[in-house]
Parts: sequence; structure tokens; C-alpha cells
Amino acid sequence: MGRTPCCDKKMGLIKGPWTPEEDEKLIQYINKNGHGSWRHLPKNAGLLRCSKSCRLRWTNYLRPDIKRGPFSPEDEKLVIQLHGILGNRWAAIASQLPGRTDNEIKNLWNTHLKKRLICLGIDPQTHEPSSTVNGLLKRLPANPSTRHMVQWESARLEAEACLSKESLLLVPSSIEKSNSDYILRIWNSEVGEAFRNFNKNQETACQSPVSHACSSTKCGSASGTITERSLILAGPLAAGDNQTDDAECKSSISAVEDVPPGSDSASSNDLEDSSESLLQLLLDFLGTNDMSLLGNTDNYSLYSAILS
DNA sequence: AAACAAACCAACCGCCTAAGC
DNA sequence: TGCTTAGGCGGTTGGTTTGTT
Repeated sequence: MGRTPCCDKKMGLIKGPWTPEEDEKLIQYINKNGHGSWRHLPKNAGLLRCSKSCRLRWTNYLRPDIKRGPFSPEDEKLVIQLHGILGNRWAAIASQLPGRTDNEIKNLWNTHLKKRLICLGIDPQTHEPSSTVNGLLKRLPANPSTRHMVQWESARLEAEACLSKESLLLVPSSIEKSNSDYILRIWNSEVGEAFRNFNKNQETACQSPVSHACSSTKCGSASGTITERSLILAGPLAAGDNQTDDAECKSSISAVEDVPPGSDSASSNDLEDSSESLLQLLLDFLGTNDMSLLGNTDNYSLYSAILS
């Protein structure tokens, strides 16, 4: 069936770039009256524009709280991290970067960040390692990456749950139910199973089954997992961005290739690593009631470990 | 200086969802 | 309950700018 176009059948509507005069009309009208119903705004404001066009122009360009200018390395890093969790949900990502619009972030991703990930041999959609970089076969992680992929998928589910939960928080009676639903969801996932297995293993191998002190941290041993690659990617970004994309790619790739040969031995500890992160993920989730989880990456043990 | 290519980004298009009737 | 519609979102396009030969 499809939705009826809001206004494209109307004759005489202007399309294409906005003129300063149109911008001024829109700004003055909204400042005076608020946008109210977007459908009636063009007529009331004296604009020969479709309502969608007006809304888009306002939200993506004219809004006073829009932050113009280049993205900082921190912002770029955050976008990469959030994309790894949320996927192409630009609006959700934008909500974590005040003053930035979904369109802006989408453009940033499509023109810069995606290419950098590809250069690093990372599939920008799945954030999984791909098999080649610049035609060269790259070392692929074995089981560890699989675990991390599962972990990341779980994190994505969690983030989506958080997004849903945010709206449910307004309905007190649903909070308890939704909390348990999310936890149950994670618990029943493969990650939850890994977590339970981890506990079993730790009971025999360690005195304190769910103690952080019990797990060794191997953040420095980049075995090619996506979280670690994200760090590698973030390096040149944080170091100041005067390099060209190509130069960034080369330096980043060399960083990947410079991983000491013995680093893959980390695989013996991968279950610990993965499960430790999972544990923290669950603990963080239990203790988190709003989107600050996504806003502050330090809450993610994954990131805090990586970024340390 | 001109031609071409690549990069950038504003804007459009169409689908989805939720609210209202 | 089902239909209509406004608003919102993500994908894509195409015009403009910048860089390279």
C-alpha cells in the first residue's frame, strides 16, 4: 500500500538547496511559534517547501544547538564504538553526541570511518575482521574472535534493550518486568552460556569464581579481535588528524601487523577474557538505569580495558 | 590554466511506526 | 479493529568543493 507522500504532489513547491531568505523565514517562524505541526508550518511560515524539507532543514542545519565543524578524535572514536554496538542506527548514535545530527554522523561514517575500518581489514557493517587488507591475507583470529563477536552481538542486544527501556522507565510498573526480561535475554544467550561455563571453569581453576582479580587482563595482546582492532583504529585518530586517510590506513595497518608473534597465545585465556567482559557487562547492566551506559564508554569494561 | 577525479555533505526519497479517529 | 496520516529514520543521490595530473 505505502504511505501517501506528504506533499510531493503539490505544485509549486521548491526543491533543492535552501536560500538564506528561506532559512531566515524558517528560523523566525520557529523562534516565534515553535514548529508545532510540521505539516502546517510551511504555509504558516510562508515557505514553498514540503513539511519534511522544513523539518529536515531545521533539525539538520538551523537548530541553534547544532555543533558545526569537524569531529574531534574523541567523537570519531565514540562513533566507531557506538556503531559497533548499535549498527547503522544513526539517530541513536547521534543522541550520544550532543549537537551532532544523525545525518552528519551518517556522512562521517560513510566518507571517513567506514574506509578506515576497511583499510584495517574490518568489515564496517559487522565489525568483524575480514580476510584481506589491501589484497594481503591478514591473520585472522580463531575462536577468540568468535567469542568476541558473540559478545558484541550481546552488547548490541543490550544496547537495544536499553533504548527500549528508556521509554519504559516512564511506566513504573513495567520497570521490574523489563529489567528481568533483559537480563534473562542476555542470560539465555550464548554469552550467558559462556558466562555460566566460565563460572564452572573458574570454580575448579580458581578460588574465587567471579572475581575480577582472578582473571588476567590481556588488553595489550592484540590478537585481531574487533575490540582490540577498534583500539588500533582509535590510535591514529586520537593522535591528531593531519594524516591523510591513506597514511592513517598504512600506519594503522602496520600497527596491526606489528603484533608480536606470541600474542596469539592469548587464546588460552580467551574464555577468561571474554567472560570477564561479559561479567562486567552483566554487572554494569544491573547497575545501569539509563543511557549513560552508552554515553560513558568507561562503563564498558571492554572499552576501559582497551583504552587503558 | 584546464580537465578530470575524488571527497564531501545537504537534501531527497521511501519505508516504518505510532497516534488519532 | 482497521485505516489514515504525521513524524521519524536510514539509504541514496547529486551538486559543490577540493585535490591531482
